[in-house]
Amino acid sequence: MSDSNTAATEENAPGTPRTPSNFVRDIILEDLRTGKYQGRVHTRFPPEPNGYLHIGHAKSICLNFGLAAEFGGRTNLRFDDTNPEKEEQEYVDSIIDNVRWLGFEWQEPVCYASDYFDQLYAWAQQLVRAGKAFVCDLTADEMRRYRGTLTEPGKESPYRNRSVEENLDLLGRMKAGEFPDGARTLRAKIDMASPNLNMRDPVMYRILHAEHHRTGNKWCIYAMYDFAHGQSDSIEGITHSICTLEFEDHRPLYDWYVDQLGIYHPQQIEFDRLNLTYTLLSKRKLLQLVQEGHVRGWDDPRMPTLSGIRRRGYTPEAIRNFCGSIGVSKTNGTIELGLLEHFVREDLNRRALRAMAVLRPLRVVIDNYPEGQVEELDAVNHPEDESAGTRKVPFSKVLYIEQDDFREDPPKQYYRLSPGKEVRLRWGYFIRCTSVVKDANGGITEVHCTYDPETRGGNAPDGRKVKATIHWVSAGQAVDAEVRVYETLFTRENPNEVEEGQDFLSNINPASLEVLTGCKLEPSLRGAPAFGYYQFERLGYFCVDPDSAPEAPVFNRTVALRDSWAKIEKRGKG
RNA sequence: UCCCCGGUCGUCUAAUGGUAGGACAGCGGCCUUUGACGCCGUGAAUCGAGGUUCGAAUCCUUGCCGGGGAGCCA
Repeated sequence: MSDSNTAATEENAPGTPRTPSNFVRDIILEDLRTGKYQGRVHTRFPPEPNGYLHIGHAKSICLNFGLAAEFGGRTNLRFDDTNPEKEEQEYVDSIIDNVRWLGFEWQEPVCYASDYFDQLYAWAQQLVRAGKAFVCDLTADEMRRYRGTLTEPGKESPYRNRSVEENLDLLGRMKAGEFPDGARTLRAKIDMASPNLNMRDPVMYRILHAEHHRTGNKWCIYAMYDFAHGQSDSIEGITHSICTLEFEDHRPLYDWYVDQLGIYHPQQIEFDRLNLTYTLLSKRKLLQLVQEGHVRGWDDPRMPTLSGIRRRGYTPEAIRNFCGSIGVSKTNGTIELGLLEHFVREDLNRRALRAMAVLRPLRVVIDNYPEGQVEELDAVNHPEDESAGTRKVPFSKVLYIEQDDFREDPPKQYYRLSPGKEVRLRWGYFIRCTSVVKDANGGITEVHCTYDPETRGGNAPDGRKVKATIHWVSAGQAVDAEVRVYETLFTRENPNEVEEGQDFLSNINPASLEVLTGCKLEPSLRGAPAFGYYQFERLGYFCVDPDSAPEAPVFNRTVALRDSWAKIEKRGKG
């Protein structure tokens, strides 16, 4: 609907952020143009409270809330709580929390399919009276056999032609709790020969003597998803009911129920679910990882749950930017994890204050620096944001540097510290390595250097250059910390691709969590708040884990910085 | 075998009968008190075969490939 070529050109200009269109948005645009819903746009995000939300849900949340917001519409948060056996209040709470954290506001109040149980029941009676539904006594097993197969039509249930009176009576008694679980069902009377299995007299209600997290023991029959979802949309005046591709085959049934009931008819639109490399986005499998202890919980920073990636240090903005960039279509694709990491780096680069931390310390003694002297040097907090100011970092005779930043026998192109070579200590002095101290096994325990007092702050008055600037922490003032370094939870791009006889658990990455203790932080990091994020210079983005104690900080590595040296080195090794 | 939905650079996506474009990833370079960031450059695609058309990624036919579907789950 862009009004000119100019607009299109501007939108496509490199570097200009834009919300690309997509086919769902196009449908809404068209409906707005034709006045199909009198200009209304009302979407909904309908999770089942049977697990924690994950990054895949974030895509749906951003789509639903984003589209409504763009057109001045509303979005409901509705729990699809029609199966009390799997649903819990804990999940409701976490979902509400996660959606809010992501930065979206729903139309109050929070909705629940269970709010509509009475209405749904009345509608069921209406279909019975219309001769469109019947009580069936077939067992689950029998029903499966009667259903037919993908290639052969099914057979009609022997109970299909009960009278309206008998059906009404039986339905009432089902509701009254007269029958055990599974004894009977209420079924829609559609077409046992339909090529769409969902239309072969689908179950509307099943008997389930289970306590519901909201309605308690009021009900012992529960509507199936298909008999609840479309009507819930209808009740709420939803215009565009956006769901994932696997519900495509259910759309005819969705339409059938609202049409037979003669109620307001929203339109269901299906899009492709998010898949991410090295990541599992199946609630069932995520639950298994938690229950079997393969991870430390739903919010383990290795989990793709919103709670997990939040704890990992991802920001809502990064996730929203990612969701906005991946597009919406109907192709089954898999996004590379690297794209998500790109967006978190982009956001964190902009906002994270810089600090120095040494993860794998190597002691450095500066032989010509006065014993016992400590000076305070100025360090810039953010190289691209002057308003972030500066801080003081202590400097003294004994420091720690990263083990990776010293090589006794430096390979080609290695710029960092090695015997006889000079480097700059970030915001400090130039130092030159004079000797190496080793233990009995030949392991390097300490490096001795001299410093050039003229280079305070990092510049040489004589104009000489160094190839590298490395980070460091003064030993006497360092804060000890635990740092948790994460790799992907799975070793394969597709964790579901397994050897014969194995399951996805065989693809778990044994190195997905590395706990580093005795890491050395610059003192300004003392007392950093939980979830606070920083860039540890030259290493990556890190955030404070809630496991932290006042004198025992714990950091999570959110994502490493891009590392072109690692690439060069890897290439060299072939 | 039956029904539904898909197939555009390595990956995701745009082009809605009229120049196949962008992002990420890759590669090369510049810059640099982060081997970061940034900047510049570069390679890289319409599943196949027919047809309609002045013109096809787009429309038609057909084949191939991929995904989903036989819960009293959602």
